[in-house]
Amino acid sequence: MSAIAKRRERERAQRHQLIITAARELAEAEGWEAVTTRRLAERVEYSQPVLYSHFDGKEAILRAVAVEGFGELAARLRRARLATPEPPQALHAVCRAYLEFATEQPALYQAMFVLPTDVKFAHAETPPPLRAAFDEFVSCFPSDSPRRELFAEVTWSALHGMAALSDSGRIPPNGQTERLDFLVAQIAGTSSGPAAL
Amino acid sequence: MSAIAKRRERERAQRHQLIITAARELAEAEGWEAVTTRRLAERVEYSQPVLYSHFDGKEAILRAVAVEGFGELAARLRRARLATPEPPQALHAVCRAYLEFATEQPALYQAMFVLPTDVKFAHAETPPPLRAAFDEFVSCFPSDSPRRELFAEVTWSALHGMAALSDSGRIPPNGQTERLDFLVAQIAGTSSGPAAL
DNA sequence: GCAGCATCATAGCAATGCTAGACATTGTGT
DNA sequence: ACACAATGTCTAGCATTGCTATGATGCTGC
Repeated sequence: MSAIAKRRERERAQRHQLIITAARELAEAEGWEAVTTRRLAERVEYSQPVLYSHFDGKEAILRAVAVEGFGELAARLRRARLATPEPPQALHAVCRAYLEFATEQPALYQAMFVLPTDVKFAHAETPPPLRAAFDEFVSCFPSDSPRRELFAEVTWSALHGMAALSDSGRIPPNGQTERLDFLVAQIAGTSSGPAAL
Repeated sequence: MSAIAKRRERERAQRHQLIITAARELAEAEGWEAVTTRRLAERVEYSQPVLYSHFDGKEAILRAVAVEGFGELAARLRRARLATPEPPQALHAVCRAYLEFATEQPALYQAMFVLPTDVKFAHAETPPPLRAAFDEFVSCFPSDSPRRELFAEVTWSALHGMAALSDSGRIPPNGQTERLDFLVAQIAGTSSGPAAL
């Protein structure tokens, strides 16, 4: 490949990322309903068709934003878990990190977990960052338990419920920490469950 | 008011309900993105402007569908709770009823809890059926506990997470009953929580 | 039976996602 | 160095969306 072709590819990749970032920022600033192809094109200082040379449509842009978010979420959960090696506190830290992520970047969180998507979860073509994020929850439970995945699913579901209902104004956003504390206490602390965590 | 005026009001109320039902059925059959004002108008065999003489816009129709759903959900949860008087089983029954409601009528559930809405939750102008549904969860916990509302919030959040993630294909729909069993076991069965439920 | 009014539909607006074609600008071969 | 090809970009437009102003229709009340 010639040098100029490489340069063009670089520029193209840059623009690709620029579009994703612009969509994300615009959504975070004014909500996803404000992210139209025209406004997005104006923001990246190109015309609309350029968007379609990079993505298969608005849906695909959304997917790209979501996948980027999966990577960041996985990294964040991992950091939280490794920073607190004691298992019970680790679970608590990971859950808190999850909720912080959701509240600090609500639009990104919506793209990942609320808006309709074609991204495959728990599937062969699942984006690795997504699987990695989920595995952080799994890692909070004893490795000898055959029901680790179940525990992780329920924990994740509960957190998602809290995040989603809070963000959409369906439960008061204030009580989040109390709810979090209660949740992990219940998940971590009973003999019928992941005992002696 | 004259008799004919009464008749017209009756017809008007009928049409009002007809629109709500049509929107709900159409959404249940093809998803909310297929519910356009034109298709809805065609389905009720009126022209579009008629919709706007009944509702302030598409959003308002959605709200009406959601409120109708709140009533049905509250009734369903109530039946489930009263059918099983023992407290621990009652919680389990109510939670199962909630998940069944969500899976049997996914579009209705979305209108109530996923789609953006202006409906006020935990507020003065909260629709009574919604408050009633939430109270069914509260009633599953001992009346002397000052943290009943917290327990109910977390339980509801967890259930919503399971329902939402399952419906959008983000967790496999199969394990729902196992997740449900685990969840209520954890919520109901620890000394740090609603002990001896 | 006729004036007046409420009711409804036709037609149209701005904005949306998306695409076809013209237009440059850039790179290539002689 | 110059004409030609190819790549990339924009202008203009289509169909569809939510919503509304205007005009036709039919019923009500005198």
